[in-house]
Amino acid sequence: MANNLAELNLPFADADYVALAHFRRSLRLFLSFSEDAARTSGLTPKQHQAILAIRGLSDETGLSVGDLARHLTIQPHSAVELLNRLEDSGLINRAIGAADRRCVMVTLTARAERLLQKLSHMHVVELRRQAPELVGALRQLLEKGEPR
Amino acid sequence: MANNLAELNLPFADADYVALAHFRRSLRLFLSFSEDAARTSGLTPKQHQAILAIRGLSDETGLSVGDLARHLTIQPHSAVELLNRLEDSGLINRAIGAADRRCVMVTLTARAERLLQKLSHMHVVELRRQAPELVGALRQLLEKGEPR
DNA sequence: GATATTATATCGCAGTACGATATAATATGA
DNA sequence: TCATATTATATCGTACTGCGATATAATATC
Repeated sequence: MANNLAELNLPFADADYVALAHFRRSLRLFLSFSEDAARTSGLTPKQHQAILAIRGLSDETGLSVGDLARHLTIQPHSAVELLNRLEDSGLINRAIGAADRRCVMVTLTARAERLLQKLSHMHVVELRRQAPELVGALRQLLEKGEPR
Repeated sequence: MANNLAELNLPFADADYVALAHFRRSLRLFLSFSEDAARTSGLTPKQHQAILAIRGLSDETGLSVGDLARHLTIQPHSAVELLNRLEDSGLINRAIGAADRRCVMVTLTARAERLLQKLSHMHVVELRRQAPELVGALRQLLEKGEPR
């Protein structure tokens, strides 16, 4: 009854682990670049991702804490803690929701907007550079054992 | 003299932030899957990445602490701490290097090998599912403002 | 054989995210 | 209407991560 997935394609060969490690390294190199870029701007990596999400997903009233949590795939109370640190650093503002007063709507400060603009440009430039390697590593990994 | 990159393509339009946020969400969804899979196997996400690297990069003597750190793009002393927790959990063994006794060579225990095999299979299956979305989001982001 | 370099390790710290729990606002049902 | 359930945000304690600063041991260099 239990579908033992482990026996369909296994065991992995050495080359499969190499391909998987290589793909994860490509991902890691992009994420490392991103983390360094954020830190150089005085942000932690997660603060950068939160600011990007707020900028990309807000409507005119801002973004709710819960919507941010869902976008970042973290628990609501983890988003609260991230926002506490962002507020302490003067990067976001909170406001009680006009329609539903349970909701807290978050908006970016001008300083956050400036930092995000610079970081976003750097990321697009770097992604243009790294994308071929990343997509290549992914193809390499998936082309073996393609389902018929 | 300083090449002011910030003024070549800026300011970003709303749509550019949306595209960047969408690409990061695709990445995040894969990483979330990976983190959950690791935790369900009783590993932390970084422990899983370390084990994959050891499996993928070792020669017959194992992998040195420094090589692991370089692969994961973390500092050597951060790799040491990660390996301490892995050793405490019975997932790796350390041995003094035969050629250079400064080096500590790391190998996987049988239990780590079993966990990695299961996780690796799950990851290939999931990547096959998520790859189109991920590559699509990346193309969407990069196709605007392509350098002539 | 003194000194520099390389490799690993330890300590204190901050950020992250979790589980458990709490509080406030809104929705639902008798 | 009013008790109860649900939703949204927040707080507390804990573990993992990775950094800077620093230490120790082994090897290389002069």
